[in-house]
Amino acid sequence: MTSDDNTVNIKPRDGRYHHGDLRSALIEEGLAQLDVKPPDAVSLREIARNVGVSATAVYRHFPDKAALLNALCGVGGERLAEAFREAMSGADDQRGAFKAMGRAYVKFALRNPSVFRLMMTQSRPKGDREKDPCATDEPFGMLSDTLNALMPPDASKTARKIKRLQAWSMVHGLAMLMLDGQVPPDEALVDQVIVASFL
Amino acid sequence: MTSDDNTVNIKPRDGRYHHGDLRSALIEEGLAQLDVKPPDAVSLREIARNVGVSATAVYRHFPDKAALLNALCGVGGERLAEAFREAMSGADDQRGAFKAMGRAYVKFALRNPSVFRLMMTQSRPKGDREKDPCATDEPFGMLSDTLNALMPPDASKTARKIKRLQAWSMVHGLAMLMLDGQVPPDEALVDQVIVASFL
DNA sequence: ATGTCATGTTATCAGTGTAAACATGGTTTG
DNA sequence: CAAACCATGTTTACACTGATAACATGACAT
Repeated sequence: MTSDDNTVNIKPRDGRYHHGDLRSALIEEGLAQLDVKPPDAVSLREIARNVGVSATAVYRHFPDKAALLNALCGVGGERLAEAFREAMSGADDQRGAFKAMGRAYVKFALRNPSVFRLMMTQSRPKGDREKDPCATDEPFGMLSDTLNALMPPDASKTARKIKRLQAWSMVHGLAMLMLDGQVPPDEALVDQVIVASFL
Repeated sequence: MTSDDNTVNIKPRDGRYHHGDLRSALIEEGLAQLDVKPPDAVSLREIARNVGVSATAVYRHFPDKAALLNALCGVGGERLAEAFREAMSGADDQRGAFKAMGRAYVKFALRNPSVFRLMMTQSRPKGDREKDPCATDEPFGMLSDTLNALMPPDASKTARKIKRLQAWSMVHGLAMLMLDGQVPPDEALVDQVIVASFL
C-alpha cells in the first residue's frame, strides 16, 4: 500500500473482491470521458481511477488501449445506426430519407464529437488489425442502400459509387470542418447546405 | 554528462556553444517527423534528440509543444497556397481553375497527410489561443476568390456562402475519408468525383 | 479440503511534456 | 579593457502516460 493515489483511494471493498462487471463499467466510463474530451486525451489510468480499480486491471479485459477504444467505437456505430433509423422513419419518400440521413450524420458528429472522431478518423494508430469491423459497417450499409434505391435503376455500378462518394464526402467534410472549428457548428447551416445539395 | 543518450551523443561542440539557428532546425526536423508519423506521435524530445540538443532547449524558442506544431502548421499553409497557385496556372478558364484547386486540395492531403491533419484538424488541443492565423487563411482566400469569380454576379451573399461550403466540404471530406482509410486513396478516383461534381 | 483459474493488485519501466535552477558565451555598456 | 547583461542551452526533477511481470485473492469444481 503505497497510498500515492491522489484520489480518496476507494477500493471496492464492499464485499466482493471481483468487481462484478468491470468490462461494462470501463466502457461506460470511457464513453463518459469521450463526452468531455477528445479521444487522444482519454487515459486508461483515469478510467480505471474513476471506476475505482487499479490501473492495470484494464488489461484483464482489453489487451490494449486500442482495444478499449475499439469497443467504444463499437457502441458509437450502434448509436449512429439508431440515429439513421430514426431519421429515415420521419421521411415521406426515399429522397427525403436520404437527406434526413445526411442531416443525422452531421448532427451525430456535432453531438458526439469525440465518439465520431474515434469512429471515423483513425485516432488509434494501430487499432485496425486485420478484423476490426468497427461497427461503421451497419450505418454505412444503410446509407448505401438508401442511395441505391434512390438512383435510376439503369445507373451503372461506377456511377453509383461516385454518387455515393460525393454524398458521403460532403456530409463527412461538413461534419469535420465544424468539429475542427473551421466552420461554425450551426445545425441550421447544415440544413441549408444539404437541402441545396445535388440529388 | 550523464551520457544516457541512446544515440551517438553528438553535441554541437564544433566551436559554437549556441546552435546558430536552432529554431529553423527544430522546424525542419519537425516537418521531417511529420513525413513519417501522425502529428500526435511527434515528440519534442525526439526532435531535440535528432537535432542534437537538450530536450528542454526547445522551450527557448517555443513556449509550448503546441507552439512548435503551429509553426509547422504555418509552413504547411504556405505549401498549400503554392500548390494552389500551380494548379490555377495550368487551367484555361475559371471553372477549370476551381476544379484544379479541388484536385490540388485532395492531392496535397494525400501527399502530406500529417501536415494536412495538423492544419485542418485541431490536433493541438489548446493551440488556438486568440490569434493563431494558422496560415490556412491564404489558401482559403484563394479558393473563395476563385469561386466568387465563377458564380453569376447577381448571386446573393448567402448563396455564395452555401456554395463555397458545399465545395469545401466535399473536397475536405474526400480527403479525410481517404486519409483515414475509409476510402482507397486513389487519385484517379478523386478526379472522377470532382469532375462529376456540381458547379 | 484442495486445486484451478479468472480477476485484480503491487512494483517497475520506458517514455512523454514541462518547470526551475544553473551554465555559457556573445553583446553592450562603464 | 572590464564588467554587467541576457539570449541560449543544460541539468535536474516532477507528474503523467501505457505497458509488463510477479503476486494475491476469492469463486467454483472435483
